[in-house]
This record gives sequence, C-alpha cells and structure tokens, in this order.
Amino acid sequence: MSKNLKYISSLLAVDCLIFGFENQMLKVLLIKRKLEPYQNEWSLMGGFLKREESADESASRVLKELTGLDGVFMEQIKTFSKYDRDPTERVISIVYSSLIDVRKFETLLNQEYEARWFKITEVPDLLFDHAEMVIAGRDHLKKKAALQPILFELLAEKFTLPQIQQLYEEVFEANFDKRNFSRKLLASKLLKKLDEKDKSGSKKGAFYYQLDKQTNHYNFNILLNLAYSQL
Amino acid sequence: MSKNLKYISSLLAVDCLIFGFENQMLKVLLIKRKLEPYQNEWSLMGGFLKREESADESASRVLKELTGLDGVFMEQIKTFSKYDRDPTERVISIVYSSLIDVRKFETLLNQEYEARWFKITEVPDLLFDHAEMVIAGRDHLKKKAALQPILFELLAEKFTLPQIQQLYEEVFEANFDKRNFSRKLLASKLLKKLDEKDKSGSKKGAFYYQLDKQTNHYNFNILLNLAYSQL
DNA sequence: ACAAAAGTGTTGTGCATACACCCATGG
DNA sequence: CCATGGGTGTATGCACAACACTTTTGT
Repeated sequence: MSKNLKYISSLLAVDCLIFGFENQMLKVLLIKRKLEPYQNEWSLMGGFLKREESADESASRVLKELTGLDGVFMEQIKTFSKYDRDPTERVISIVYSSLIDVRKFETLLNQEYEARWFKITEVPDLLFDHAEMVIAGRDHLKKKAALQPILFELLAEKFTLPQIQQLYEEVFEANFDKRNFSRKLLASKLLKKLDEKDKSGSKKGAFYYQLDKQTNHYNFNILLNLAYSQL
Repeated sequence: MSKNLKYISSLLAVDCLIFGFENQMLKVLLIKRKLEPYQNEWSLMGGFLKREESADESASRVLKELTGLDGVFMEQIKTFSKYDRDPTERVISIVYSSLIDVRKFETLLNQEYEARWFKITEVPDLLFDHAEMVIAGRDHLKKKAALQPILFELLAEKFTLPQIQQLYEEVFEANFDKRNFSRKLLASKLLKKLDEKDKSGSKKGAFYYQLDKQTNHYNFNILLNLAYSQL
C-alpha cells in the first residue's frame, strides 16, 4: 500500500496545550525557539513521534522532556491535518491538552527554547495553525470541566474555596454567587476541609480544602448547570 | 527533519463510523472485504489520505466513494496511533463519526466490499482496533446528543414523536416517560407539527414533525438532564 | 367491540437562584 | 477600630419526575 503514490505518508507530531492557573488567571504555557528555523515564533510545545511510540506516549514524553513533569493529566483533543499546515513538509499534528499545577513547573529543560505563561485571552500570534489548537483546547476544557471535576488538576494539593471559584469563573468566563457555588461544590462530597487556613489572600484567612480521595460516588453533575448555558 | 530516522513517518488513514437508525434500533454500517488481504474481516469504512487532502476532506471523500452520500454530518472523534495497530506497516487512523438516514443509503459502490448494518450492541469482531473505535464513537455520540440536537440526522425528513423518543432511548440506553419527553422536546421549539400522520406504526397514527429551520434560538439544554446521569 | 398505540394534564418536590449580613483578623 | 475578604441561611419559583386515562381507528 505504501508503494502507492496516490497515498501519502507524513511525519507525525504531537503538540501539547498546557493549562495553568496563576494569579487568579487561566494561562497557557508557550515556547519560543531561539534559533532558526522559526526563530522567535511562539508555539505550543511539540515534538515528533518516534518509531514505536503511540501519540499518547509521545505526548507524555514530550511534556516530560521539556518540563520534567510526569504523570500529568493529558487528553487527546484533535488532529490537525491540512496538507500545507507546515509549509516545509507534510506533518500532521495530534493535539493534547494537559492541566498542570504551575508551581510544579520550574524551568524548561531544553535550552533551545524559551518558555512563558500567557493569559489565555492574551495569546500572541502563533506558529502554523497553533492558534486554532488553542481555541479547540479551550473549548474542550470548558466542556470537560462542566461534566467532570478536573480543574483541581490546576491547583495545588491544598486550595481554598475562593481560589477554586475564581478558577471556575475564569474557565467559564462567568461570575458565580459564592454562596451558591460553595453549597454546590461541597454537596458534591469531593472535598475535605482542613483545619489550616490560607492567610495570604485576606486577614481572616480562608480554609484549605483537599480532594477527598475516598469519594468515588461523587455527584458532580452538580456543577453542570453552572456552566451549561455555555457549552 | 524527515531525514532524521529517530522520527517516523506513517500512512494516514481515516475510518468512518456510520450510525443509522432502522427498525427502532441504533445501528452501525460495517463492511467486509471479499478478497485478500483481510478477507472476510469486518471493519469500519476507511481509506487513505491523498496528497493534498486534509483528514476532513478525506473522510468525506471516502464516505462519498463508498456510499454515494454527500453533505453528511461528520465529526472527527479521535486518532488511533499505536505503532503496531496495523501489523503490516505503520498507519495511523483518524476516526470520524457520521450520522446518516438509512433510507438514503442504498448500496455500496465499491464491489470489493460487502456492507451490512449491525445493531450497535451486536457488532461482530472487527479488524485491528476498530472495536475501540466503535466504543469511542458511541460514547461521543451520547455526549454530543445530550448537548445538541443532532439525532435528527438519523431520521427521515419527517418523523413522529414516538420515533424520535425510541431513538433517544436507544442512544442513551434508557427509557423516558413519553409525556415528559414530548413536553420537553416541544418546548425546545425545534419542531414543527405537520398535518400528516404516519399510520404505519399504529391504527390511530402518529403526527409527523419536521425540524423547524427558522429556529436558531432554540433551548436545547432542555434535553440535557434527560441524559446527563450518563455522561 | 376490542386491541394497540397516540396523545395529553396535574401535582409534589427538590434544586437553582437571588439576595444581605456577620465574622475574623491585620494593620 | 476599621477595612478587607471569608463565610453562611432563607425564601421563591421553576423544572423535573411521577403518575393514568382518553382518543383513534383497523380489524
């Protein structure tokens, strides 16, 4: 089949959309090549598939090689395959979305690139079709977060209710009533209240919560209607 | 970059999951090769990407070439990329899901294959990883159908309330109360009642409805909670 | 006249929303 | 003591779920 010139073979790339939550803002991690080709162009973190690698494996490897992070929540979003998306040669890209705790990312391991967090609403011009990828990933995040409690992946182990509310407000571009929000979230039985307080945000301090790992029978549809006007 | 042997290039395939609704049952269209290789193995309808084709274009073309159908609802689902998924050579497959009106599909245009509709719960053993694709597609259909009124794509132009309720029951593997179901569905303002009746299913006959194309401001979250216990 | 499927209305309940005040603390 | 942000309770309305009977017509 491969001999048949009617059909084409292509390099396989993965690109990783990396979300983080920092200073109450939803951000994405972008990189910029310091050298040619594509010097100074911002793009998603990416790489090519190796010989015996699946895209899932490749995406995890790329993330690990660049950030040192392991065991991160990742999900395949969409494959981009326009024949001229990379003008130099045919490459299709399988895009992944991952959610990381920004505090765990320290520095890029690969010196050929520079990395920076961008507010999701202030993403610069990007290489190739990477801007579309950001849109697709963001859209996917909304849908996913409405149906499942994944946004905790963006927070530290311990977090406060005001923090997580701000996160939801960022993701859904909406404001929620704090009384209703906390009532619903706590009703999901997902959280365990700690004795400790975070005093950094206010004088009174806000109690820390943790994901309660016991809870497998959670009611999470609970957060759906917060959000579904926007799906 | 392509010279670098660390990275691999691969054939690009699309596979189409084709859903239909026939005799009150949700079905998928599968094909079987009559000749070697893979003689008599059931599989999804697929094909390879051509030189200047995107995956979207390729999927539409494949569908058209095999069924003659055009302008069908199609959506990219997921890309399958395990290196040995096709044991003869590396091929990655971008899977699409499409919804067609079974009455519009008459016969396979390509004589190398035989085609048959299978009840979704009675899919036979399939080639390579195609069984996983069916699962992914079905799952996707549920989520999509809960949020958007797409199941109409599976019905004829005119359809009755009992018909569409059976369709929803099939897709969500649940039973709905017909009074509540019709109230909700009609509240969405998506449907226009016709004067005509379908007498095939009962002596009394059921009124036909049609999608009302005017309605762009529909309330479709209306059908969400029918379904979201299952997403 | 009867069987078989279509169609229709009411009620209770729980959930989402809207809304305002007190609390704790650091400065 | 006061400014700042954290935390909590209640009342209202709406939407969902549960439920049973009447209508039509072909045989």
